[in-house]
Amino acid sequence: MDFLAGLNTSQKQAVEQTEGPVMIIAGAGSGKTRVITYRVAHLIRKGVDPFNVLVLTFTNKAAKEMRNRISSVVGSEAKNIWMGTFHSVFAKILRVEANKIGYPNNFTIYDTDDSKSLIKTILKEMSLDDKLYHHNFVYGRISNAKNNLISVQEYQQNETIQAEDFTSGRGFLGKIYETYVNRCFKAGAMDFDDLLFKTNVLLKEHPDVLYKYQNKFKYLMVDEYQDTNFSQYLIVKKLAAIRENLCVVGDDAQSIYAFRGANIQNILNFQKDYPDVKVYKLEQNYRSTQNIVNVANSIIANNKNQLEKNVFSDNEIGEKIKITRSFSDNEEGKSVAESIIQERGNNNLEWKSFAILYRTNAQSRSMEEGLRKLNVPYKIYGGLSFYQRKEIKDLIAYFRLTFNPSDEEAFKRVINYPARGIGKTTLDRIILAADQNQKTLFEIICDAPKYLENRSAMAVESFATAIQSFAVVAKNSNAYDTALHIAQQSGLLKDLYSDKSVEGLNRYENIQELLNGIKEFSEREDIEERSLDIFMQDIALLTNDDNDKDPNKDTVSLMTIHSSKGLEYPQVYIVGLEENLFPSQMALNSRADLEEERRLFYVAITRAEKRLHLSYATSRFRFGTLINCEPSRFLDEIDAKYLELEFTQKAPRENTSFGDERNKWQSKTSEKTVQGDFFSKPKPPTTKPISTTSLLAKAHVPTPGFAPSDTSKLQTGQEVEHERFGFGKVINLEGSKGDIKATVFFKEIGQKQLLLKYAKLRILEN
DNA sequence: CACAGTCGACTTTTT
DNA sequence: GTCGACTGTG
Repeated sequence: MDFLAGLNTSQKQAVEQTEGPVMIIAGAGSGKTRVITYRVAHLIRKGVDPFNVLVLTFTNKAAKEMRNRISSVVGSEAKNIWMGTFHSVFAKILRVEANKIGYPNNFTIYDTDDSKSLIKTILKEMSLDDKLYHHNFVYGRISNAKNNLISVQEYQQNETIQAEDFTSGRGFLGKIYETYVNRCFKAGAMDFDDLLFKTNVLLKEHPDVLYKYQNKFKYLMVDEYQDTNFSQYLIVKKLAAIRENLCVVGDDAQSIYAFRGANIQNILNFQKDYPDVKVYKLEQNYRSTQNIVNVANSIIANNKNQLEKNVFSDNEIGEKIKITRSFSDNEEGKSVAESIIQERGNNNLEWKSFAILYRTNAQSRSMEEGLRKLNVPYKIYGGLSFYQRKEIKDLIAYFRLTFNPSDEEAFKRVINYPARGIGKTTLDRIILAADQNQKTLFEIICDAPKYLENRSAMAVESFATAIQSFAVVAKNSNAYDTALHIAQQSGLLKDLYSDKSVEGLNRYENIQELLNGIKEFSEREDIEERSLDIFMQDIALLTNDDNDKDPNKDTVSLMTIHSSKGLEYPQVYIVGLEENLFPSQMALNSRADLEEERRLFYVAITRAEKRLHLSYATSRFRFGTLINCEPSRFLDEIDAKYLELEFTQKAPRENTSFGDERNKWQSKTSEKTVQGDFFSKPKPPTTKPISTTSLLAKAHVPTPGFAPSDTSKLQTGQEVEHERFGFGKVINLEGSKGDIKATVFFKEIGQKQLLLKYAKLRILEN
């Protein structure tokens, strides 16, 4: 097994340098995963025990992929390597050591929803203005503090922070932070940031524990090091302190997580921390064509803050990058779907050779629609995870409460679901009593008559008894039996079963799926403990792809650019390249934010192996209304010589440079109102230009008593009225039942395509 | 206390 | 357009 043979010089050096601090600057597509895989394999072949190796990644997907790759080289020993996301690895350690920092071993992990819900509760209790103290803002502030290891005390004593909060009129943030932390502690809960923060506390306050893990993890590797925050940085630094066998791999050009506290300085400063570090640069891109690499380089050159490197490709020059313009988000979906079908036929590719990448999850919708209409099989990655669905969270909340009755968020979630006559007033009283008596919510309801009036006390006590009985069942049964018992006895299963709507059925099926998953778990033979609380442990850390049934299915992949990191596809479509979308409008305020968006674009481009397609629309639905869009500034940053332009409507094309095209065809204004403006799109020269009157046309005033008709039997030629677009005539209908697209010519604004299932149309009687 | 109806926000990105 | 949170009524 001579895996070293296939490596280039710097790859090989990076693999063989197993001792001491190592930094690998790995350009996109430069064989980074290969290097990490071989480096681990090399360590093991040299006789290092896999139990002494720790490999940290950022996403579950990356961890899974890495483990598979390593298994294929070193075999079953790969199981014994400590490998996972920062959060999952340290959650595992905290489960063992929790008592040392005052937490129960079976602590709950609060997900973002839980944290925000707790913040909302606290804000309400403190009667603070929920506009000024918006829960998202407060959450961000607390998260940021924790990621920078600023404790409550430090937060409250730090003059700069305090000044900042007072100037912005948010002087209570320190108090909120304090209350939030206390409440989490009381609930036996850690949020995502705590998993890292508390690990730091543990390692700091318990030198014996630190020493133990320093000796356990004799070799450490960190993937995507450019995405570490201070909290993660310090954990790694401490664990590696004795031997300094620390290898970090990263690419500053691909740092895209600053928004959640990642500090790009961690990679830029690595050489200062470890003066005798060996640095290896992997600059040859093996993934993409020269055109793709060149475009990526020309984009990233616009960023100021970066490490010097020269990524190049020796592959074929490849085809030019194609830019497509569409007139709406739906048309963009259609044109991408058509293009995929064509490219697949021309190049004899499988569906899974294609990926569609977008900036925001919301964009998946128009893509899906386009693909579905043309029967292109696809799979969406990310988005709402299975475990984040309401019904799943409800049932899991029962499980959580069973094993950890102190869990405040789980308590609030299910105390009156299914409805058992315990309303807001009662809940408020319970929370108040808990606060005044230094008790948990659950302790209050166990002793209900003392704090509540008779009727509520009874309801509440029988709830408490039920939960306690669940705990007894859990002790004596396997995971599946316990779960089923709880689902039935809580009334949740019955409640869902009685809902016969489509969504209700769906929810019921989801619960069944969860129960099936638990059943599989309780029948596994490769683990010792198969009780429900073990199953529950890391559930908050799981994401969608952990639920992936059939990963090798031949489908087109749809995902955000963030989740595409580390993946590669022969053909990649990057869609929605418009100002305010990509770059996001949230990122236009500072150079640092804009540079992060640009790195994000860089990541997206470098996912492509053979062919890259870029696309934008001149209008799209956002916030329920149609808005006009300008092409992204990033498109202007690409040298026109790498580009090939394609616009969906036939138009004169005397100019080839993109900039010219843009000026010519794109209205520079981006008005919020769309009336009449939707069709300020380029028209073939034969059509007369839109008149000024139509551009200035007032919004249509609907006929008094406007009510949408049943459009299921709509025919071509019928006259209709739309609430905003006015009167028009149906000139075409296409698509299958339940998903029909109508082309309507509106008197005032011209031709427009509408999906009947969404559009509200009144059919005019003749 | 439950329910229906109204109003506002929502779209960054992930653990 | 859609979802959740909030409000007022039964």
